[in-house]
Amino acid sequence: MPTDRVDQQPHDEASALPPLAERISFLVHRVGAHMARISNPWFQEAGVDLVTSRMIVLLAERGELTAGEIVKVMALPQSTISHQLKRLEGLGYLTREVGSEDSRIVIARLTPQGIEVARRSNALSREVVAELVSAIGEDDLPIVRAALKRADAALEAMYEARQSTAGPRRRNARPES
Amino acid sequence: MPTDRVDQQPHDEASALPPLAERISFLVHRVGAHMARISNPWFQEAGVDLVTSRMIVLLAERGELTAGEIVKVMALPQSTISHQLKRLEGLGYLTREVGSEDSRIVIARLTPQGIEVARRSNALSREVVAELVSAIGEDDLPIVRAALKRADAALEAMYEARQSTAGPRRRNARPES
DNA sequence: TTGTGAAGCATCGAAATCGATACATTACCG
DNA sequence: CGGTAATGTATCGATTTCGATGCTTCACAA
Repeated sequence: MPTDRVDQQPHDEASALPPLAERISFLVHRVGAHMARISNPWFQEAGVDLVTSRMIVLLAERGELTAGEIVKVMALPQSTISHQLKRLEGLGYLTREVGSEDSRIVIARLTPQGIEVARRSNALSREVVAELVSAIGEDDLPIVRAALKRADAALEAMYEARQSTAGPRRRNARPES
Repeated sequence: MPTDRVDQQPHDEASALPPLAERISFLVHRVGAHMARISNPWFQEAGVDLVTSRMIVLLAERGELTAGEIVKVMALPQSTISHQLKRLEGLGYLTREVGSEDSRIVIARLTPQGIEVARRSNALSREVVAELVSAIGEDDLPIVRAALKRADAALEAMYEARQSTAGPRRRNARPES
């Protein structure tokens, strides 16, 4: 007999919670974990992984991007993106140039080697996306894509709402005198 | 003018690849990243994060699980799960017991404190899932859930297929004499 | 113009993650 | 029975990630 169930119908709370394996949140986790497991060995020789390959593909599409713009698109911590940009520069896949108008910003741009990595990344992405599309099916694909976009926007808003509330201490404030 | 496009219609390859932000794979990444950003500060005081909270919720549902079973469900590297189980035991959230029939296996079971963490994890999960459900909409929800399950299964199969091919060197083989 | 705060990125230290491999136990097969 | 492979976890070393904080540059008001 299992120890205790913590997921059963709440007495008078807002909504029931399905078991973990049925939750959209957990399914997203599983799909993401599979993508990482499939991609990382593939990219290993190039010195990139799933996250950095996405940064490179992004740069290949957009031409040039500031570090902050990459942070927004990737939705990862700024320090993580900063580290990876430096690393990818060291690998020769991109250049970092200080902005001429505003010298605080850093503009990233792919090198020819970086463009080649983007090509190879998209080759694997094609395989993965093909699996996803065939599993989801042509009929449901637009529904799922649109639903994920709405979910993305909703969680982004939820994140930003939590940033403002409950921790509004300013970033660079000295101890209040 | 952007440097070069690497994602345009391939000449005679299998399928076109939408821009990064339109790919199911990338949307899954974004949703997962948002969940991590929202959850991790919330759990900080309890010493858990999004991944470990899922392990705990899983144990709360199933009662007891071997390390290997947790690895299968979480789809993360075995070494990662092993580390986290040891850490969670140190935090007093679960116990690890060596199997009596087969003394290779380790059986994890939540302590009362672990059950309490599961409860609090599900409280946050309820909020996140509520956002997701309202963003996806009641109508599309079953479609999306089923589609993600099929995607999960397809990528799991893709991963396992790549494990067998192209690297079938046995794990514990001594240099072949 | 001169502060004063904000914006943008880099860096720091602690911790988590990963792949590879070691270790211990069980299964199988002659 | 013995030995070889397979199974299940733990551990190792290198790298990555994260949150917090530092540093530089810009915006803007008095």
